[in-house]
Amino acid sequence: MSAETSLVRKLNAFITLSSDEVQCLNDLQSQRYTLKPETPLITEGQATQKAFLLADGWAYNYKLLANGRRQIISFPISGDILGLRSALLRTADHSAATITAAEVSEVSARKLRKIFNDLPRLGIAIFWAASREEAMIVEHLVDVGRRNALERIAHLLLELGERLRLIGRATDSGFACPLSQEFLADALGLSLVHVNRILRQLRERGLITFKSGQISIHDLRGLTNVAQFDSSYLDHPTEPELTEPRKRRLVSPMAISRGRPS
Amino acid sequence: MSAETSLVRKLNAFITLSSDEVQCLNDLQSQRYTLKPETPLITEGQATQKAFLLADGWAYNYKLLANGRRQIISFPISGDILGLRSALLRTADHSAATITAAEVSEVSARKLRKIFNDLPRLGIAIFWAASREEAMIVEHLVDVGRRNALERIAHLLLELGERLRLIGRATDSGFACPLSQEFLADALGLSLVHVNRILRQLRERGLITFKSGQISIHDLRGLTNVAQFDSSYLDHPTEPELTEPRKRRLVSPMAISRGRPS
DNA sequence: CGCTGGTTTGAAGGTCGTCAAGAAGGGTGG
DNA sequence: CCACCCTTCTTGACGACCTTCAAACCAGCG
Repeated sequence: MSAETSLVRKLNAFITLSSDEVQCLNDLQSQRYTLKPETPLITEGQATQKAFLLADGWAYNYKLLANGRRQIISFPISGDILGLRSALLRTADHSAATITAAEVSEVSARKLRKIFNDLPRLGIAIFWAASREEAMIVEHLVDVGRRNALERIAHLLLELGERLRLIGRATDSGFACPLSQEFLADALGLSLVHVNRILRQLRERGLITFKSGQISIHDLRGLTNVAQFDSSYLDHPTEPELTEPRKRRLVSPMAISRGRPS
Repeated sequence: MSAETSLVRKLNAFITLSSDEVQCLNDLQSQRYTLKPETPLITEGQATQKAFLLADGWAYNYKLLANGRRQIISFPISGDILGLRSALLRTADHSAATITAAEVSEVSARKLRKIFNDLPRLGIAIFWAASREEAMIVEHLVDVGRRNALERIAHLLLELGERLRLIGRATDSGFACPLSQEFLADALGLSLVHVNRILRQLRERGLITFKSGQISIHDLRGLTNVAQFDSSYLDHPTEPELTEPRKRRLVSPMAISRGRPS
């Protein structure tokens, strides 16, 4: 699983890249370096003006509040672009750091502009990747705003699984996951303690187990059901179904209860 | 307050547009039409492949869950672009509709691609606008994930005020706000009833009153304090301060309590 | 072998949701 | 002009989900 393949393959899912464009992406990743776990990449408020291509490893985007609370925005993995949003803003709107050891290369805002200028098709592909990331953040917002803890955790794990599956690092039966329960908590707007309790519940229901960095999925169907997971927001090519538009219930029947969907 | 000025002025805050580029933006908005309140613009799952320029009025982006719950993603206002993200994805990842009567013009994905091709600088400016919108969604995620109801509502109102101020529709003492309490609830991940209670609390504290579509801000300083509002994520040009990076408290002192910060 | 970071579990309490019902506004028609 | 209806707002009571506090447990490691 070479690094360029990850990014190139991802963008190829949007448009077939020309050899020039592939060349450009490879050039961008020619100067890679390896980072230790928990290495800061971006700091909120600073004017770094650059993005990172994550060739290997896990990272996280986050924001800190004045009172010390933390909200994790997303978990970039191999093949993802990191800090694209902040590169264009005057000052970074969020922070980022590695989780595991990671292999990255830098892309300055200047170089980004050059790509948009010289290879507009590639520019659009990058825009697509950014839109896809935004769609993930939006789904994350739905998670935190309108799903209970059980649904939230199930949903996050399914999304991670789906994304990892695309780069060959997950199967339907599980994947390696370096996240501590505190990471999950800060991503999902929950407390560490509650995450732990819900993980137990998922285990007791025979859906998954999460032990020593390994997520094992025992009942994918059941898990998908709990989370009401629908991966179409990830915009993967192999999704033929156009679903019916949902309808909003105006009066609120008991079924809408936030309680566990039995 | 003509419509083109809104969008042109906004993008001009990023780079000074050439006459060609301004011309292009004006062309995009030459075919406008007026929509009634609550008119659907985008439907999740459909392959509309187009975006809308909102020349006047309020709209909202949202997602519905299978059980009828609704999460509002953002509130586009005059000068904002709507559905840019979905235009590039194969199928729309969210829905959108007007709130008030609104004046809009359409931009097909094809036309978008053409802009990126012919006027790359304008393409980057649009990318910047999309990044700015994403930054707002990220802050929204922080709201819902790590702020209590009081902070959440205060923060949303301050953001709306700041954005409206930029287009001359708000002052430090208030603005016209067409949102019902149900809209606020669905945006903030709260129940209608709780929003009502918190609004009362904000009133009783002498911070704001919200009556007949008008937000009156009585104590901007106090409100900003409650919300810990820092507008730099909006990337407005007039923000000189580079703040110190925040630090995370590793042990959790009482001060971190989610309760009201007294 | 003690230390450290992560996990697990219990008990108590608070924020927020649900249910229910009444009040307040705005528009329409008699 | 007033009765009527609708939507939106408002308030109370009760309970549930989730947080906080506290402490024990476990694994890896110097």
